[in-house]
Amino acid sequence: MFTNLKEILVKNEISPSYHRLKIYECLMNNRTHPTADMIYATIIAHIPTLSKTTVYNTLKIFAEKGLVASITIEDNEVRYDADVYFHGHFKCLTCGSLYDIDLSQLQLEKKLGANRKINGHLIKESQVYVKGICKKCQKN
Amino acid sequence: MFTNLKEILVKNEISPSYHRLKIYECLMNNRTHPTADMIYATIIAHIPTLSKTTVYNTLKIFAEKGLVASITIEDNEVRYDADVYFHGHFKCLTCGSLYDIDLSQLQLEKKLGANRKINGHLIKESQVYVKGICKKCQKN
DNA sequence: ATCATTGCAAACACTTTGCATACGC
DNA sequence: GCGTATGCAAAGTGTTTGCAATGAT
Repeated sequence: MFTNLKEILVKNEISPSYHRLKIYECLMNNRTHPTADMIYATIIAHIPTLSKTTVYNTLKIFAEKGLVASITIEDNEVRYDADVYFHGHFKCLTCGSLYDIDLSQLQLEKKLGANRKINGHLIKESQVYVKGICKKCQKN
Repeated sequence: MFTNLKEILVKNEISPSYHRLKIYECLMNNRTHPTADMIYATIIAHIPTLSKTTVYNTLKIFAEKGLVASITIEDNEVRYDADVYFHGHFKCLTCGSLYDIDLSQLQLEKKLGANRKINGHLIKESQVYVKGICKKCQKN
């Protein structure tokens, strides 16, 4: 499959600098939902002058433009996903890996309790949240 | 409604010190899903010697014992909920308030897209995650 | 007297910011 | 040459840790 990453950036109103392309490419090739730091570690081998600041800033721009989704599961790290279609995530408490999960497999009305399984992964805890503008703030 | 908070702590294997009782009481009376800092700010008026460290440590103990749920939505704050029954949360991007939402109202199979509403709150983005032990780690 | 709880200050880790430099059109 | 992208170092922030002091039984 060939997609012109440069074009995607341009379509999203992001000027396609070399660094930005590399960061986006890294996210597209590496579907492990990496943190800014992981992306930095991957690319630094190819671009030794790369700064962590650039990675942070670039990911922020990508997320603002809707090019990537930022995923908050732990309070001390943000992970990034090039797949912006709505889906769930499973994080392993042992190895820290982050897997995609298909939400149609979840029956959220029932208590999504501990010790059930999904895709073979053992569930310990779950969380659903929505962000937006609350009733009160819409009026103001 | 009268519940003996002290007994609840003891049942959860937490020795019921004065500070711990106050912190738990604060969470029970104040269903706004406060952060450690908010709890600290509330209680410091009654216990001027209270330390933030104690609040952090106590909440950590509560969460470990399953007495309260810790909620991670933003990467820079953990919020606490005395209601450990599984439910969703809505966070207002404008005022920062955190509301409970009934998950049966969410139709997660469909794209939980922007500009829908739930309980009158306008949805901008959503997230579902599960934590546990992944397939690979179960084998090891 | 002993053991658990508390609290201060310092350490931590991820992220953001200010500002100077370098790059590209 | 001008405007944007980059990068360094420092600041910021919520949280954790080390360790001494305090408190309870």
